[in-house]
Amino acid sequence: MPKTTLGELEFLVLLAILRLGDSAYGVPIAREIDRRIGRDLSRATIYVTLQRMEEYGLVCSEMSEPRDAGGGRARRYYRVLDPGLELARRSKAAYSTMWEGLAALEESTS
Amino acid sequence: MPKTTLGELEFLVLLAILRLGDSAYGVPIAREIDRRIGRDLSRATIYVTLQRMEEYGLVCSEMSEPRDAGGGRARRYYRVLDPGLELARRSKAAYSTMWEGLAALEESTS
DNA sequence: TGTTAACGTTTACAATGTCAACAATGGACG
DNA sequence: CGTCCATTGTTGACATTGTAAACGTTAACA
Repeated sequence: MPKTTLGELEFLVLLAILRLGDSAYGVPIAREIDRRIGRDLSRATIYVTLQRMEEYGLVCSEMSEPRDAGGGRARRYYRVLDPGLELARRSKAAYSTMWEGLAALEESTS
Repeated sequence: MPKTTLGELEFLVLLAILRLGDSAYGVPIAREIDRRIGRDLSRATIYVTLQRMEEYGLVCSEMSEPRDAGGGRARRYYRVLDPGLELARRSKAAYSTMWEGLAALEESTS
């Protein structure tokens, strides 16, 4: 049975990959999520989520050539596949539809 | 440690309660989610989620007087509390921020 | 050669999502 | 009355997703 919904974190990670385009690998994905919405997740969290999404066919990955300026391990770059994109669209539509017109969410008290 | 994020379903249920206002109990909550976004969840799913959210202090509930037109068991009505509202606002802001400006999500291929 | 920096992977567990099956309550109706 | 039906809530159990500590890999550079 194929996936029909995205978990909360899955959605965020997918969006981060889309934002990053060509430079989407673990570290920048985590950084993007932290920068944008202040959610500081461990690398492991990101990687495990990426691995699962790859199993589901939502994204695919490719190792970079081991040689990167400054040394360090090879990077695993991710791209969003069509099923992933479709699910992301549906999630966005679902949330938008559910909060559409809800005045209670407009302002913040904090 | 208080909750800082909402799960995907928790968020949807919270939004449904806000939409329903005074008439927010299990059955209409499930119906609202199904009507709006085509997600058909069992009553049990909704109730368990509501119970957990009540434990976290995100919502509160009150049983209706047992007498309702047409018989049946008493209803448990829900309201969203301040912490729940605050979290809902944050979730909305987080998703919006993450998908803001992403052209890939504008149109659907299906 | 061993330290350090930048990555990825494994393992394990906590939190959330999900439903089948069951229980409660009262109306209809013979 | 007792049985069936409609409406709602609850329990118990399990699948999926969220999360990080600890560990492995690679290469520059002291």
